[in-house]
Amino acid sequence: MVQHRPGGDAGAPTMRDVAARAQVSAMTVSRVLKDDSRVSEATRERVLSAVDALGYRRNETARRLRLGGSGMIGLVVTNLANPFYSRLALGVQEVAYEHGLRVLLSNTAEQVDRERGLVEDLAARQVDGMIVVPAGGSHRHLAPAALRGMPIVLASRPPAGMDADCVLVDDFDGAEEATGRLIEDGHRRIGFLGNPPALYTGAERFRGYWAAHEAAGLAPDERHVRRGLVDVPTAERAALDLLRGTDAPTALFCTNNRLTQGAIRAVRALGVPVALAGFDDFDLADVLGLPLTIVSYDADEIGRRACQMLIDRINAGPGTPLPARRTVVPTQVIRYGTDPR
Amino acid sequence: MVQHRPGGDAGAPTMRDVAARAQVSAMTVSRVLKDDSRVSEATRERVLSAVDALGYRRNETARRLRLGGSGMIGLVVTNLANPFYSRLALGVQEVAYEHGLRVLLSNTAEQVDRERGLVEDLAARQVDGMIVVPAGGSHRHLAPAALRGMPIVLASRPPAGMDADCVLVDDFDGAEEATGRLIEDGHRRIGFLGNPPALYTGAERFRGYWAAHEAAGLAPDERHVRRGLVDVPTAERAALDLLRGTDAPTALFCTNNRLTQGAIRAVRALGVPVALAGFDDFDLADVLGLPLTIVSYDADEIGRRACQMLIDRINAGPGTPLPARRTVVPTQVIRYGTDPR
DNA sequence: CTGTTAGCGCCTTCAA
DNA sequence: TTGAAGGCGCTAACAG
Repeated sequence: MVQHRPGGDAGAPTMRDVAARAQVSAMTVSRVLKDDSRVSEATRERVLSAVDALGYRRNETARRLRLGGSGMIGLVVTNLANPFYSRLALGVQEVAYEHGLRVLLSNTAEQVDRERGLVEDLAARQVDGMIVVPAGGSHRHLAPAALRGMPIVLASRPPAGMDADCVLVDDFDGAEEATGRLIEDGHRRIGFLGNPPALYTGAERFRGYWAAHEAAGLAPDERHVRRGLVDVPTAERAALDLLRGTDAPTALFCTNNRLTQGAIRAVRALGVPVALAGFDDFDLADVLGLPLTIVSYDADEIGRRACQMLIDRINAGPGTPLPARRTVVPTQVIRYGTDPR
Repeated sequence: MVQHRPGGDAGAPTMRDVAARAQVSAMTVSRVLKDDSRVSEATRERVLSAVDALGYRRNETARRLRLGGSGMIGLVVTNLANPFYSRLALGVQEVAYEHGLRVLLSNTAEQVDRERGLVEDLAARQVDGMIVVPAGGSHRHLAPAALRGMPIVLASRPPAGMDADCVLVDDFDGAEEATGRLIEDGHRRIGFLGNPPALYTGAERFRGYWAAHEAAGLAPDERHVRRGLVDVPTAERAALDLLRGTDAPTALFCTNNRLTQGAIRAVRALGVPVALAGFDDFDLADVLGLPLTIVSYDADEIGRRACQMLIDRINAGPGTPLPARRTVVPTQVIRYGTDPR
């Protein structure tokens, strides 16, 4: 814990100090700082030079206490080390900054109780609203009731057991299209490396994978499906396992960047000509020299839309219960190394 | 701008409400919430159940106004889209969270005036301190005087024209060692792809590159030095240019991940056996099948150290002007694909 | 155009 | 163990 009382601004001048020096009331100083027009040019200048002389800086904490709110929004992500979420955070930043809002950022490391605590703390800090990438299955602590109507937008995963604004990726479509491409290429045994099905993205992407097969009059071989994978090593092992088995798949579909990486390692290790498809574009995908079908989407855009949606909700005011809105960011399929060297 | 007054907590219960319901004074509620021992068990329980019944949540803004400070630290980075800075941010988060501090994150996009404004705003918001990756050459607006003694730690780039705590990477050593390895491998024409020399990292890494040559009794060929590169395309062009020239280098040293990427593209495009070395490890570096010498370091650790340093400074209090400290995070050289398939 | 009053919600100080 | 008073720094509402 921080022990001493923070003293960076100890003894900092207040509005009264400025007022005294400029020989006006604190109210006048307040007006000048707010660009209130009803101040004579003469006093305005006197005030500003007093501000300058004292190095005065308005105390936002006090101001916000008086006005309500905080001029901040909360952003809670599950894993900032994942480029996906840092890009999302950047998108949120951008829009927030344009609107004069600051971003209070927290990382949950996928721990629901930590998320609960952070959200609670954000509310206590009077954030004007928050954007959350929900960690667990239950989102009850994010419900409007729990937050007393504080505006909230969920990103990347939809609300479960509650109603709220959210911004999603077109998980189903992306998975279906990418899998479809593999089928068009003639693949008939396409393995599936998936994250936990309890996660929305996991379930949707699996649905897409399945639907692509059905649309082609095919059925995936359940033995080629591995779900619940969480990182590169587990994905690599699963991929090795699939590729070494009998009737090994000729292609693999992976539901996220870490799983794709694991699959790449496996394919490289075995030196077999297996086609890979997966979510999330990554640097140097094109120079790997592997046949790679990537489902790409704009992570910044998710952040930007979430933030805009949040601001709309904030501006609507508490009296206007807009129905919950949902927006879906499209995916785009990119093909690399179809002409492998 | 946000138009309506934030109303998430409009009409939220206050301490007085809780007090009334529990039939005690607001002071007693405050004591209970603070775990003050001098409250009888009976009243404590009555208060807590009133808190529960009303869904009361202490208003941190008001609390902080009274106490001073904010329980927040500011973090200002240049580019959150760069994994380096998002990892740094994650490290800061971790330590801050352990100490009950929240992180107010901003992105400057390398714009000094934006940095100035953000820092000013953080100060106005009474942050307990801030960690800044300074964007430009001049850091005068970050000087203790400008911030009235607010604790500040610079990360990744040292203070210029002022004195302040900072956490750096061992840029010189890393560059020297990696370049040295190339020389040991027998390379005598090693090209240099560098970021702007005005940046500290750019200058230091160039020094290291040069020093490695001198240590081996060699001198780099100035014609093989390209500096001021800022992104993948510029680096790629520079690399192509060097590799197509007469007496083309047999190896290239790159000062950061983007430049290394550009070099990789160039090498792949030309299909020439050029060894590459560069700062910043990246995913799949090992499966590229290229001879790659990487200077790696723990970006999270920079964030953790910076945050710890900041907290120390905060705890020291304004009365204790510790001398500015500087800590250097070590680098580690990793070799990939020295046995290319 | 400018000032006075009052209070945002909380906590420190002092008194009971 | 509890409460009353006062004020952190600022600004809305109302004078003048």
